[in-house]
This record gives sequence, structure tokens and C-alpha cells, in this order.
Amino acid sequence: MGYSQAQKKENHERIVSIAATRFREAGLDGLGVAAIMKEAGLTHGGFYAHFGSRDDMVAQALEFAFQEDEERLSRAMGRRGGPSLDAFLEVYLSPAHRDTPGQGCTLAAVACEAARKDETVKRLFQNRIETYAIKLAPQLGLTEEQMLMVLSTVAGALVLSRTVEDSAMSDRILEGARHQLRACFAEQKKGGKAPPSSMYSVA
Amino acid sequence: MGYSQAQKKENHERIVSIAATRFREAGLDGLGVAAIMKEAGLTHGGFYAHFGSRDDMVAQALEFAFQEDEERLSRAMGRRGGPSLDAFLEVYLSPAHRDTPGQGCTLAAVACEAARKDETVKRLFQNRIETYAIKLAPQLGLTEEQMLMVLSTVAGALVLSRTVEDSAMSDRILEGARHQLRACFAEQKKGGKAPPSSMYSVA
DNA sequence: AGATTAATATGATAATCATCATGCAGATGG
DNA sequence: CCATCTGCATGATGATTATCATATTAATCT
Repeated sequence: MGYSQAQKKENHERIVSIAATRFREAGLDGLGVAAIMKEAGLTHGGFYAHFGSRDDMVAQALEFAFQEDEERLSRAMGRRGGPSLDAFLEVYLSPAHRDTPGQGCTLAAVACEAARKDETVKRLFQNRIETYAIKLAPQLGLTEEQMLMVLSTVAGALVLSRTVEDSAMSDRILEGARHQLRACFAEQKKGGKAPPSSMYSVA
Repeated sequence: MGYSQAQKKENHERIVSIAATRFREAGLDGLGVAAIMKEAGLTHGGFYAHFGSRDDMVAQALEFAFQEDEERLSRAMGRRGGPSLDAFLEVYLSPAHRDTPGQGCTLAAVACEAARKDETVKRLFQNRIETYAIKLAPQLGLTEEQMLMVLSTVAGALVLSRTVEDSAMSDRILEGARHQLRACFAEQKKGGKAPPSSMYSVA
């Protein structure tokens, strides 16, 4: 058909954005090149005009996904009066987050598979985790070590809550993690308490 | 060739056992029927004499894997003077556990993928998690809710520790979780302290 | 021992996969 | 306005997949 360079950039970004969502939903190996291109309104043949290989696209999609995660989390906490441990727990451990993995934390969505991927993927994960430990920790009033532990807990709880059949059990996993974490870090009680609404929602 | 019923049972168990290990290493979709049968010393054709479908084998392998997990964990804590929170944390959060997923916790190995599987798989996961909450919690002196939170933390930490490139960072994730969890549940200090050796090792 | 049964091997099928070669159509540069 | 370049479509390739039909061969039963 013939496409402008602006079109190409737009197409490229759409492919990456769609891949970021679908990978969180179906896993890094969960869908093929053709399916992603089709959802972007293109055919599979043009794929290699954008990426050197499928692994290359996975890396770009993960980078994009992590950036999305950070922005969404920041906005969601902003809606709860700014960053705080309480706001973080409420946002991250919400049933809405559990039920919409495509819009949720990429770490929790694909970590098990990432553990088996190459160093390129692992470096992206490491950067994301370090961002939590270095950038987010002080905003929540936590040390790096505390932040790593809190992240492990919430990500683990989210993943486990998605693996059980019974929804009551799933809720207990999320609620239990929130309640226990609050008890662990109960030094500085805050006053404001936003109503428990849904997480990671629209801007 | 012709095989006795005892042979068939033995072959069946070997297939399931091999699958349990390989699924933990490569993921539930990480290797095909042919590869598993080959490792069991058989060819792919005989597969459907043992299982109705690949999903059927996945379910049997998970059931077997969870049973293995429970027994190995019990033995490993036994080697540290019996079940206790300290023993559990030392065993579960060891670098040896992180580095040998094939012999380690199945929850941590494949939870992200299990979240996308059908109810059959989810029921197996739920049973496993309930076993932690009901059977193991009292042995560690924890409530069910505390046990769920501890399980979320250790599983999350193990998964995350496997996703990073730098081994020092990986160690920090494990150590941080152990240190912080100990601080959270520091009511009843025990006396005995086994040397930190490797986890989930031979009987 | 001979007949039957059944566990596994051989081989085929159809689907799906990543990757690439070719060609077209339109955008870009003169 | 013409020539070139290129983003994408069409279609092919070879590898891998789960599944199954048939053949083989030894264990089991009578």
C-alpha cells in the first residue's frame, strides 16, 4: 500500500503496545507473531520490517510494559492522596488488579517465564525491581530491603490469588497479605484513608 | 515388544515423575509430549495409552509434584531440628533452592502459567495452598492468615530472585525477605540454629 | 502350548510456529 | 513529474506440535 514514516512509527508503537497487554494476559510465549500483527491490523509478513526477531519484540514489549506499570501505579496512588504504603497496598492487592492482568503489574504476570529467559529479559526485570527499591521505597517510607520484601509479598500474593479456583480463597490471599503487611509496618499511622476502589483504572 | 502390567505402572510413574521435574524447569508448556516420552525411554506413540490428553498428564504431573514438594520440605525442615518458621525460611529462601527449580517449589516455578490454565489446574493449586495454610501453619506457630502472607512473600521472593541478572541482587532479594519476615514474627525466639546449608537435598 | 490381550513403536496427519523471498503501491527526494 | 526507496501483503518454507491409526511383540489366560 505504501506508508509514511509517521505511519510506520505509529504502527510500531501500536504493535508494541498490543504485545505488552497480550503478553501480560497470555504469557511471553502465549501468542505468536501472526496473532499480534493481526490485532494491530497488519499481516504477519511485515513483522520483520519492525523487529529483528520475535525475541527482539518481546524485549521492546517488556520495556514498554514496565514503563506503563510505573505510570499507572503512580497515577493510581495519586488518586489516593499520593504515594504511601497504604495506598500502594490498596492499589496493588485489589481484586480489580487480580482480575485484569492485561492492565496490571508485568512482574506478577510473567515472572515465572522470565526466570527461564535470557539475560536481555533478565536485565529488564532487574531494572524494574531496582526502580521499586530505589525510586519507590523512599516514597513509601521504606528501606530498600523493606521495599524488596513488600514487593515480593504483594507480587507473590497477586500471583497466588490468580491460581486458585475459589474466589473467597483468592480474596483471602489478597486481604491477608494487606492486613499482615500493614501490621508489620505499623510504625507511622497515617490519617487519610481513601475508600477501597478499583486499581490501575483509566487516566 | 510387549510389557507386563508392572512394567506399565513403572513406566507411567516414570513419565509422571520426569514431567513433574521438567515442568518445574521449563514451564507447563515448555516441552512436548515427545520430549517427555523420550526422556522416559519410550517413543511418543505410546503416550495415549497412559493419558487421555496432554492436559491430563499435566494434571497428574502437578499432583505428583505437589506431593514431592510437601515431602521434601518436611524432610528438609526435619534436618534442621523440625518444623519452625526459621527452618522454613532458611530452607525455602536458600540460593540452592533458587538455583535448582527442578527440585524446588512447584508453586514458585509455574504459578504465573497456572493462573491462565483451567479449573482442573487451579483446583490443584488451591489444594496445595490450603495445605500450607491448614497443615503447615500450626507447625510454624502461625495463623492461617499469617501463613498465607509468609507463603506469598517467600514464593514471590524466590520467583523474583530468579528473574534478575546480577547474582548479588538476587541474593539480596532472598536475604531481604528472610530478614524482614523474621523481624515481623519475632515474638517467640528459638534457641537452636542450624548452619545454613543447602535446601531440598537428598533424602 | 496356543489364543488372546494389551503396551509400545512406527508412521502419518493437520495445525501452528518463526522466518524469509518476492512483489506492489505509495511515499519520499529530486 | 519522474525515479527510487520502503513499509507492508502474499505466500512459501521447514520445524515443531498434539493426536491418532496401525503394526508389532511379548505378557497373560485357558
